[in-house]
Amino acid sequence: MTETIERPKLRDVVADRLKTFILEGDLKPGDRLPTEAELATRFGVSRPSLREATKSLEFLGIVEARPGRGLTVGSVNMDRVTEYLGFHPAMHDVSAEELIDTRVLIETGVLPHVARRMKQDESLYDKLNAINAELQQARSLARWVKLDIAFHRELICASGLSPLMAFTDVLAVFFRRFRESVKKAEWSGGIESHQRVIDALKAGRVQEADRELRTHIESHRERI
Amino acid sequence: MTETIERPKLRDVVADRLKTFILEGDLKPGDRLPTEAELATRFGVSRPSLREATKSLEFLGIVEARPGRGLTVGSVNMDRVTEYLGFHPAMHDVSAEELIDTRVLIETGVLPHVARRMKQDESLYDKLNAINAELQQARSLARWVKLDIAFHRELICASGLSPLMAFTDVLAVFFRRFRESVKKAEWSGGIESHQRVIDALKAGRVQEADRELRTHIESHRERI
DNA sequence: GATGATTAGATTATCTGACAATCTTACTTT
DNA sequence: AAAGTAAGATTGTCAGATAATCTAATCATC
Repeated sequence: MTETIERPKLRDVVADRLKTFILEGDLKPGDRLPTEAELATRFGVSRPSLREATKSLEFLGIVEARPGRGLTVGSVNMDRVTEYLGFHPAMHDVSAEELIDTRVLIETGVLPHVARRMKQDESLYDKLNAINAELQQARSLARWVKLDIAFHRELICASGLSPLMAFTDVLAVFFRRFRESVKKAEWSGGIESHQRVIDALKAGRVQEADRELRTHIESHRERI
Repeated sequence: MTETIERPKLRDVVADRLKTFILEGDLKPGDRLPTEAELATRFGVSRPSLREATKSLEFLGIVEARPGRGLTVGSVNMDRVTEYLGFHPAMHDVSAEELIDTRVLIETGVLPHVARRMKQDESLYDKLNAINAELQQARSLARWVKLDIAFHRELICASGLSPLMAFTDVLAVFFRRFRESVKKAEWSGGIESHQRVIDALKAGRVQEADRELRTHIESHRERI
């Protein structure tokens, strides 16, 4: 039995040491770190190896690097992680049913928040309205799909719940194939549906918007 | 106003192209990728630059690399993400309000699905019950946090909407700090709350479960 | 003396090239 | 035919060099 001992990758060791370095120094976002060269000699590795470690951390926003300035402790934003969420084990082989149900859940769940914020900010309605107006003039399927995604994205955005934004983008990738199966005749129905949703929201009739949006999204169910 | 145009980092572009390469090729975990050298020439960058991109992705588990074998597709390693995002002081960037609202939205939105599936599958209730029973015997805060996360995760899982699972895992990382501020005296209240939720679900009283879960999650709001 | 422009230094970004470590595969030998 | 072996392929790591960019000090001008 040849125990294939997983030789610890150099950059993983470096990443871990850098983590403890930040922890033990009690460093806060914005604090400066030693330069790449100094860290490399301190950890006893070459600069490329050190860079592979720092770049991994930078990918998550844990550290930031700017030329001429050096390395600093960064601010984490979850966008980076959620952007690559499509590679989560749970995302493999997602059925169409699940996708539709998930979208209904999120988009209808967002409606009360949107309605509440709309009362204080007129521009939210205007934005959605503008997209829908453009949608009416769409001639190609590609443009229609693009604008339709933009509309629903803006709807989530209007809720102010930023974590959902990134997630929706992931979902959109998987959902695209359904949109592309939409026939031209069905466009107008979708646009009218959009309009009823945002008008109901503006008037504060959340339940009505909920019903309308639900049937709108679920109309995809027939096409599979 | 000095327009600091963020010049897109080369490795970020490469990472993104690699992501779309995997997505468009519909590659599954375990599938082989081209070699580093080939990818480098294909993307028009040097090998070190390409490596900084692949190593960033490898850090998340999205790709795996082994000498002599090459690059293969992986899936997101949540433990790794938790380990490095969980410690970071900059987690406070995502507002607590948004996190709580998002969790309420998703977990309450899931309840009708859970109730429906529970009717056809008793084991869903049993699983949740088992976790809650363990929760009662938790002695350390660390164990309590772990089990509490497991409970809410299982709740989402019971809905059968796997896309939400992926998202919840990420959210859990950011929510951890709230759980860790829970006092021991409050454990029991949480456990009873869990129990009322799943009992209501089993009985098909979705609205009651909704109310209960909503106040349960929103109880975190006071602690900030 | 204060202010603005310029320049020098520091630091990361990227590349070229090389060698070591390790796994896969095909070949050779029994 | 099976097992051991060697060659090839691929990632891991390193050294060194140049470009791009930011910071800070210096200098000229008013």
